[in-house]
Amino acid sequence: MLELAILGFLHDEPLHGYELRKRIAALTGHVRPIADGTLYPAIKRLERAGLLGRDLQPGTLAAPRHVLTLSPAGRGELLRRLREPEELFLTDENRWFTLLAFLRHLRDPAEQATVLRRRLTFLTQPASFFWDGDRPLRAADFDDPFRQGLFTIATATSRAEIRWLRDTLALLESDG
Amino acid sequence: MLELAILGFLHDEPLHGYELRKRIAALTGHVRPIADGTLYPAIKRLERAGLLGRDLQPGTLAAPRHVLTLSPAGRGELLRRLREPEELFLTDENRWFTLLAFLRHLRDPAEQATVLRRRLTFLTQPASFFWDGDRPLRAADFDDPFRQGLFTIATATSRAEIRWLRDTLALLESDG
DNA sequence: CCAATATAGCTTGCCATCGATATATATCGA
DNA sequence: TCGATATATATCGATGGCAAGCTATATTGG
Repeated sequence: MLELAILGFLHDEPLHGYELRKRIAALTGHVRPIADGTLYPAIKRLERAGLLGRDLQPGTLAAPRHVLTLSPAGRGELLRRLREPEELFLTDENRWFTLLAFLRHLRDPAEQATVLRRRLTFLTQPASFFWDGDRPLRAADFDDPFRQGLFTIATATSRAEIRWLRDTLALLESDG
Repeated sequence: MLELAILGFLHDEPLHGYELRKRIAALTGHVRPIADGTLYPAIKRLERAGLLGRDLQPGTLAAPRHVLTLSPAGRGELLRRLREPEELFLTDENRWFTLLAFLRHLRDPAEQATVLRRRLTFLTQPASFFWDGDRPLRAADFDDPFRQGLFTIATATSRAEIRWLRDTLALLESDG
C-alpha cells in the first residue's frame, strides 16, 4: 500500500521524502498514519530494487533534500501493480482506495475497466458474515444494534460503490 | 484487531482454535484473511498474558481440541479495549468494524455511546484529502474519474454511517 | 482400498511496520 | 538570545503478520 502510494505520487513529479510524507499523510494518514520509520526504509527498498532514482539538492529551507525520481523500471512496476493488483488490493478498503487514487496512471480505459470489474465481482459476491448458510441475513436478524449497524453501513457503502462502478464502467466502455 | 476478535468471540462461549479460525474468517476473512501462522501465535500470546485458559478435549472428529476460555483478566482486557479503544480502532475501517462487532459486550449504554461519539467526531471532522487548504472539495474538483469515485464513495459511506451513529446514540441515550 | 478433504494444531524464517531516538538547519516570536 | 516549531533524513529494536511447511486423525467418495 505504502509502496504503491510512493510510486504513484512520483509518477506525477519528482519529490523529496518530506514532501512525499506529507502527500501520503494527506491521502491516507487520516485513516492510517505512516511513521517515518516506515517511510524511509520503504524508499530505500524501492531504491535498492532500482525503481527510484535520487538526486541530492542543497537545502532551500533546511537540511539537504533528496529528490526522488521514478525510474523507467519503477514506472513499469507501478503500472504492473495497477494493472494486475493482488487480491488484497481489491478486498481491503485501505488498499483499494490507494489503488483507486492512482488508477488514472493506467492510461488504457480497457485496462482500467478490467480492474474495476474485479472490484465489482468482489462486491457483488456475498460476504460470509451476512449469510447464515444459504440464507441471506437482514438487519433485523441481528439482535444487537451494533451488528445491525455493521450490516446497515456495509450495505449502504457497498451499494454506493456498486452504483459508481457500474456508471464508470459504462463511461470507460463508451470511451474505448 | 485479531486479538480483539479472539477475546470478543470467546466472551460468548469457549471455543477451540479451529472454530475460532472459522468465526474470524466469517467476520473479516472476506476482506482480510487471517493465516494460521498468525492466529496460533496470537492465541499463545494471549494465553501467556493470562487472558486465556486452555482445556484439552479428546478429539470428537479428528485431532484433540484445545478449548479456549476467556479468563476474568481476559474479560477485563476485552472490556478495557472496547471502552477505551486506541485511535487506530476509530479511524481504520477494518479495526472499527471489528470493534463494532463486539461492542455489545460493553453492557453500559453510556459507555457504548462514548465510543460511538468518538467515531462520530472522527467522521464529522474533515479529511485532509478532501480539502484544499480551507476550501472543501467537491467531486467536480477532481479531474480524473477515479479520484472522483473515491470522493463519491467516501462521502456516501460516511453519510450513511453518520446517520446510523446519530440514530443509535439517540436510542442509547433514551435507554440509559 | 485409496485419495481427497475436513478437522485440528503448530513452527520457522522472512519481512514490514512502529515507536523511539538521533542529527541538522532555518525561521520566528518572546 | 533562547526555545519552539518546521524542515529534512535516517537508524534501531521489538513486534506482529505471512507463506510455507509439518504432523495427525476421521470421513467421504470413487
